[in-house]
Amino acid sequence: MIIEGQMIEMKWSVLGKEHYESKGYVFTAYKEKFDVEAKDLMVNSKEVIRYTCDNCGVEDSKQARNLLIKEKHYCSLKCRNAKEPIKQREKKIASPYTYDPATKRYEKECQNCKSKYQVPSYRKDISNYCSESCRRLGMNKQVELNCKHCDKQFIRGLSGMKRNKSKQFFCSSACAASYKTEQSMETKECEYCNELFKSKKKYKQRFCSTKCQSEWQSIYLVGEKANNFNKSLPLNKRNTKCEWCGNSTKIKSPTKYRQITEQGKHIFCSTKCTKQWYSSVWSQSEEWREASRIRQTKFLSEGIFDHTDTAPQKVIDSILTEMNVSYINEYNCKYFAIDNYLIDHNLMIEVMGSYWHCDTRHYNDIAYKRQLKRIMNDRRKKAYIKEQYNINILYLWEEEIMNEPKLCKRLIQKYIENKGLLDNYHSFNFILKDDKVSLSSSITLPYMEMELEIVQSKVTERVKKSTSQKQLDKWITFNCEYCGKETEQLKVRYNKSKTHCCSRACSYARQKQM
DNA sequence: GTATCCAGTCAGGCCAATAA
DNA sequence: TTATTGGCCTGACTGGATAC
Repeated sequence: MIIEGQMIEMKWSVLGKEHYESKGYVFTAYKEKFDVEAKDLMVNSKEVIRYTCDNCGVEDSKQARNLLIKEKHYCSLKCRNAKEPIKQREKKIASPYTYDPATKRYEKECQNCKSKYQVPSYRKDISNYCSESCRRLGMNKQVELNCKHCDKQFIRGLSGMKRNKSKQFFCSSACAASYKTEQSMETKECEYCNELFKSKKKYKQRFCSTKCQSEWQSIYLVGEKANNFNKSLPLNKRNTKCEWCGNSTKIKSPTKYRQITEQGKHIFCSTKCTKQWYSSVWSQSEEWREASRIRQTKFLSEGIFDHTDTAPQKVIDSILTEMNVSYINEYNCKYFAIDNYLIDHNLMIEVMGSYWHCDTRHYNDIAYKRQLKRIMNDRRKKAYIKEQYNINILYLWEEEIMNEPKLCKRLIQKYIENKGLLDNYHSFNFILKDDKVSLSSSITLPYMEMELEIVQSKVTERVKKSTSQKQLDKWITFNCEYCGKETEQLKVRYNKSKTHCCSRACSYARQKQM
């Protein structure tokens, strides 16, 4: 008897899904584990389950496939026979034989060596071999057969041959599988191109290829006949007109219909009409311009645009051209590039975009990684140029360039006239009065000229986190034992020291206190 | 008791189908 | 490509039944 309550852990698979669902198990997902009661396993399962002998009661285990097909289970043949005496077995039908009156014996043909031999009457029905050696040979691998699939001759053990229910023999498992596959296939005629093709008998395949199927479908399964035609939107509601050319067109789905009627979306008969309407009507509207501005800002912040040929840069280029000053764009200084190098005067101008260089007037903190990167680069560039070329760069900011190009022009003039010497080098610190530039009363300091500590304090936590290379798991946070300030320290160093303070001063003070 | 036969048992191994 | 499961074939082996 199979021991009740045994739960076997199985995984959902295609092969067993139907079986287990029929037993009441709820399918979750393929490969997901679930518990199956031993008695519910598939009859061919190789899972090992426990049982008790129906004769002696001894507990043992066997593969499910050897237990599930029987009602009674025994630990040995002895136990089985004790409980169920073996019935008289059917006599095996022997091969044809003839009676020899001279010897009063029957003549038979040995199933192994094919030689003739004689047996007494009581053995005429059951004897198959002329000798024990022939019986052994005949019983074991001595039967020549032809493979059902490849027709190759092969040897098969007789016991195995006799137990073969299908009576189809194969030289190998591969041949058996190939034969099975071939038998499951049939030749069909494609309903579209009439070509013959092979398909499994159980499949309802009607076409030789997906190409034929789609072509057939494009002819016979369109409109209301289409497989995915949604009847909730009748044909009369689908018929409409193109908003650009006025030609009749059809709405393909209820979703599209809702977009047009409820969300005010536009409908066109072709891509050509869509493009014409877009360029002539939509792109000229104020609504589009507003959306476009938002989009451009977004692209700039995401770094999608190349910003070397920007509008402010073009303005400065045109001013320099107008002033008849020869210059080089993107002048190469080995490690850095300068926006405008004034050839005849050996001076340099940088065009500063509000976003990229983080104009302090617009950005109270440094909220983007690329802004911080640019600020640090500006600092290095300024120092490098001063050291290597002894030039003070003139920084013209986007706001002045776009709103006060005249101020920029006068500032450039002053920069050239003074041979690169100014009281300040940032355009936002100058005002234009009576067509003359003068230093503003209030001086603004750009991030690139602030103390590093101040710059760091302006960086948002998000940017700090993304730029930090610190391996957080190697650090520990603690409160200073003297002043109580929250401090971070490498775990290695923390574990080495007896006292934990935020600074040397605190550490010294604490030691003194003790 | 011996010789012979054979049904039944058990487990190894290959393959197909399928999901991930 | 790999892992898993079920389906199927197979050989080796066991031990009861039977005739002599």
